[in-house]
Amino acid sequence: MKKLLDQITEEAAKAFEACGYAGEYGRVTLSNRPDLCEYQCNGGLAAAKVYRCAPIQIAEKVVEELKKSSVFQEAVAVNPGFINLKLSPDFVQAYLQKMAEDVRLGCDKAENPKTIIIDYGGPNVAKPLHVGHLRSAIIGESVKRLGRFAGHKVIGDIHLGDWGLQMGLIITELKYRKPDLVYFDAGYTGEYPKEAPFTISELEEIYPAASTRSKEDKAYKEEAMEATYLVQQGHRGYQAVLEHILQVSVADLKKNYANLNVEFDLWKGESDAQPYIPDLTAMLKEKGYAYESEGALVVDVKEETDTKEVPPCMILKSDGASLYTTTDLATIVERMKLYHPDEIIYVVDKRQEMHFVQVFRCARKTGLVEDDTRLTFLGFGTMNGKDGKAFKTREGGVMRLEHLIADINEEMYRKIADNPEIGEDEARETARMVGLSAIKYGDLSNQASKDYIFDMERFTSFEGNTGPYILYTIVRIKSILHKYQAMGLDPKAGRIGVPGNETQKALMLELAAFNAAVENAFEELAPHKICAYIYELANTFNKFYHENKILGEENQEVRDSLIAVSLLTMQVLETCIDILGFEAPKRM
RNA sequence: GUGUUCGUAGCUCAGCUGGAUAGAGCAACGGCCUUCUAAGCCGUGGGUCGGGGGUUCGAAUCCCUUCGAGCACACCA
Repeated sequence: MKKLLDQITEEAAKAFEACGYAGEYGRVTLSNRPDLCEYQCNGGLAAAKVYRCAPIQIAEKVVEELKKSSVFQEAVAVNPGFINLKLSPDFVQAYLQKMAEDVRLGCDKAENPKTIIIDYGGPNVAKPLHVGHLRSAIIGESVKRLGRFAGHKVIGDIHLGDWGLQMGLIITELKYRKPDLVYFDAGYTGEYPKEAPFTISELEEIYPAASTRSKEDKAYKEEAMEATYLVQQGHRGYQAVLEHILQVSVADLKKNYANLNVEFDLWKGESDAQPYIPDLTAMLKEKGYAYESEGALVVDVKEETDTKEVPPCMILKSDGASLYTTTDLATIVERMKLYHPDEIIYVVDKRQEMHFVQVFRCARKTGLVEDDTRLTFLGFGTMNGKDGKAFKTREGGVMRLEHLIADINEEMYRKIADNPEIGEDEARETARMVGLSAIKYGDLSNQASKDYIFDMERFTSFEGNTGPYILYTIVRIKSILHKYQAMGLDPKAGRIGVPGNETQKALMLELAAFNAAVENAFEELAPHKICAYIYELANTFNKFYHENKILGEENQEVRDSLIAVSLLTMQVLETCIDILGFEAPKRM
């Protein structure tokens, strides 16, 4: 369905052309003076220079043409050359009715669906999830859903951190603690047990212990490096331990991500890319891309337009071991081979930008990706505490994600339990939903690339531009629709009528902007634009709600129209929060 | 040091492909519940858009410069 602004712009372009001006000047935008008009066109000002003519004269000529169109109720030329527009109620009604009848609420599906891989989450299998993992999960999930809603084939890949020294550390520590395990028996040739020799709690404790010890104990660290090397070489027993770590950790991660409404299609990790490394390095050497520098194998990725020095991309360390960059390149090789993506989006901490610049350039230069495959870095800022520094617990430690979620849920529960109509179980479930909306909306309403302040008090206070406010608005609508149904009527039966007053028209115009908002948010990979849109929509609805008695409306046709508009508002809001990755309860 | 991002109300943030009087929320103050959920609505106060210069009919937005903050700069991930 054509976007409202495009449709109006088309009308304006026709008018400009009819007056002998280029149609491109007909671009119409939302009014920034709502007291004067609904939409505005500034083309007269821009055209004045080219046609050597006073802007107001152009505007006046064009307005004469616009007045002939049935789209507008009002078109006025204003000094110095603005064109102020108001839409005709009939046009608005027709647009909204068409939108309401469309299962996709006016949003077209992508004509040429692309295959897009989103790399997000990126948890470390050795460590519990902490707040640092929150942003990648929340933003990545939303971008994934946005892409899917736009009609693309989007594959979410968690890209586990399951490789490198951390694995060696765990193996070493385990060997110290339980030396009798068969995994450490070099002579053992039988099958290894299916059950892991540790629980998730033990695992969570083993890694920090090993990490601390390795910093103090040199011999210990060397042992861990040796173990790392051996796993990479395919040591049977160590490989089996690695499997166990993955198995225990992934089960726990799945539970935690499920609590966040975050779902991955692929649970691949850095280890999955390892088999591609030998061929990759061989190719880079053979084709002459890679050369030796200070003992390491590197590929130059400098470009003439660089404003600063971009260091070469390191493929192998001087000791011959692979590293972060190698794994990421090999992952690209694997993804190209298995999925042929048109685009890969990395939702990663923005501090890693330089690394990805190197990886992307190297991949492109050496032909690992096709020319039309896009590699996108979606870097996000840090989640800070109220003091503006990295978010910490009161004691100064790293806050575990589970605890953060539990704290918020508890706070929500206290508020919801105030409502005597809601029982214990429903209150718990509602608290979970509202709490999740608070966390996610709090994050997503900020621009991803910027740092933001996670203020527990503000997020749980439920006022203003928050997730709970959005949910509250949805719940309000649900309540009305529920009562309407209780009257034996079907909310889906009514037709949307012509707006009867300003608040009705304002709500309808806001609804009509839905498809443009979603499209724009996807183009810019910017979930915060969805937040901004639904916040406006919720505000507009609440004004409408206050000014119009919906169920009490005596004229049946008008009442059914108000119900139809409310229903549409609810559908749009629910579609949007689904894209953001949370949902609304029945009541709250 | 080099590069990069950012600096908008007391606080947290929008707005930035140049357009009319720079917007929200929180906090402060004042109204609105016998009537569809007051987690709401209406209103008041609060700004040298870090400073300076430039381009333009017109700049928070583009360019230059300066101050301040964060971040990154090949053998970690």
